[in-house]
Amino acid sequence: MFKVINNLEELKEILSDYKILFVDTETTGLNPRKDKIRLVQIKAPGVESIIIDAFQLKNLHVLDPIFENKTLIFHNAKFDLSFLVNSGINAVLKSKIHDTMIAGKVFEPEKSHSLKNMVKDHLSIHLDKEMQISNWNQELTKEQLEYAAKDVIFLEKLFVKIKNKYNLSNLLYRTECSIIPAIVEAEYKGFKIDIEKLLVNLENKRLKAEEIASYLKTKYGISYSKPKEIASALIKNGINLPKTSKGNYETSERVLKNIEHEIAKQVLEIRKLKKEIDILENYLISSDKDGKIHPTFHTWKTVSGRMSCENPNIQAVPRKKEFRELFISDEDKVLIGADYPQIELRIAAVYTRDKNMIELFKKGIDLHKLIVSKVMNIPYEEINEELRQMGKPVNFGALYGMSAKKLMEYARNVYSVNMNYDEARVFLKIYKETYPQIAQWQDMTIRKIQKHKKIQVKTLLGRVMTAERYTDALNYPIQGSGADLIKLAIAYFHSKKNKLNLEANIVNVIHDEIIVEAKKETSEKVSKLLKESMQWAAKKIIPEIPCPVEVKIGKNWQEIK
DNA sequence: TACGGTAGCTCG
DNA sequence: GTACGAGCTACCGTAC
Repeated sequence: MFKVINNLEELKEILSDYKILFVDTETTGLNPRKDKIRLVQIKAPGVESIIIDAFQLKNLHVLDPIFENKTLIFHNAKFDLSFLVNSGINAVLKSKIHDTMIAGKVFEPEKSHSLKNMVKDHLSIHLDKEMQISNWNQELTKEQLEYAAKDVIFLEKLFVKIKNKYNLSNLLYRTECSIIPAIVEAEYKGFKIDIEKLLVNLENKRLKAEEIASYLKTKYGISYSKPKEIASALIKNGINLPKTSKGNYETSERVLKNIEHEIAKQVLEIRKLKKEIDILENYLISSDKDGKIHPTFHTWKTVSGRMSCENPNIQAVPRKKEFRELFISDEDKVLIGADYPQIELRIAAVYTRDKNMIELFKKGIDLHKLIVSKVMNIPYEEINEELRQMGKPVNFGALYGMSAKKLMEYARNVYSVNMNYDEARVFLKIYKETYPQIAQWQDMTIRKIQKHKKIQVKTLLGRVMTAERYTDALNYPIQGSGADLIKLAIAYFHSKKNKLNLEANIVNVIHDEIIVEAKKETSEKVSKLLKESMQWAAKKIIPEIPCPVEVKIGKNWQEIK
């Protein structure tokens, strides 16, 4: 059933004739930066599987040649690729990837996508996974080796089945597979942090927080972190507080915001500072010996198909200078940032085939400015950047089904525009008249969901998801098509830069923005390629309208925002 | 004291 | 009749 081989020459000899390899790994844990590979199982089509005991090799880097110029097939490729790359096997970053788990997610989104369940569904075979959690650190038993061999044997069988059943040249499937090496590379290489500056910013904030804390302590005898003390101090000063369901006085942000008293203001200020200190401390703790942050990106975790990021989440770095300037390029390198302006509106225009919106985009009209000028009744030309920023949520709100009531509250809170309920309704009416096909799409969706309770919606690349709420049914396909778009761009960029042998890698992806780190000498080339990638992707997804891409080069994230 | 849910903040 | 997707933390109530 299998052979254990640890001799490199022998491995090369056996595998050199094959272009396709099925690959699996057994590891001592789940963290590719901490845990180790124990076994690498490789199976070429139609032959006996091979097991390599990684503990018998000094350096796994020697395995690099075996993987060069191959198509690699995995189940959950990101996991195995991360381990392989962290073990020094860099060739896999250039490999063409297939992933049976991704195939499951793309072609059978409603089903379970574990290897065990997919093998059961497609091959009617029960795969025993008990060994998965056995100890892979000690001397291995026969059972463990057999288990390891089985996984890669059934991986091949599963892949053959899937290949016969589905079209694996499907663009969505190909894209999802192709971005995996790019994302593994982003995690592996990391995003450099200016630790010195971080420490200075942190110290400043700590001093400020300390100052406020001792002020509150000496003047009012209260501790900022104790809601009970804050409440009684406020009451002593003649301020009424609402009560929580349990009967305690409420000192939440919502309540304190509306209180005109020093205590409330200082407590809010110190809470904000504490939060910012927390974020900075988090970056510090997360940063590695190399001064870099290595977050975890997920490419398929969200309903809409968007990527997400954790430990830490560098998709939600505050826009303030004191945070963005901390994310820097390595020595002799630069950061290149590129983004799609107003992407979700462009997608909505194409998705709903709204003639007016498409026309406006063709003419280069800024829809955020336009909407603000309509809400506030100010000429389009007089809308400055600050006013324009306020237009974003209104455009998105109206697009995704915001009610007149919400719009009214929104206009009051954010614009200080007093709009009564009827005026808000009129505004939404104007919106619908301006964009009739958007309105039609919204009406059709609400009818469908009322009739069927839940409906399936589809992105422009054919990603399918189920919505039970009207608002989800409007949002998912647009947000999801945006995900399709950026993923296409990532895939194109990664493969092209490998072909051109450009030393550059993605360091962050923020939904409509890609940040790349590149050698100074090649920065012009790389930024051109990045722009080309994103425009190529836009041409595929929304060919009907122009889709500009804004590219900037700088030493830190602040400079390229 | 530990855990789970929620509100509120960050980003898009 | 409903504006959406994430991650992270402080806070609050509950269980032990």
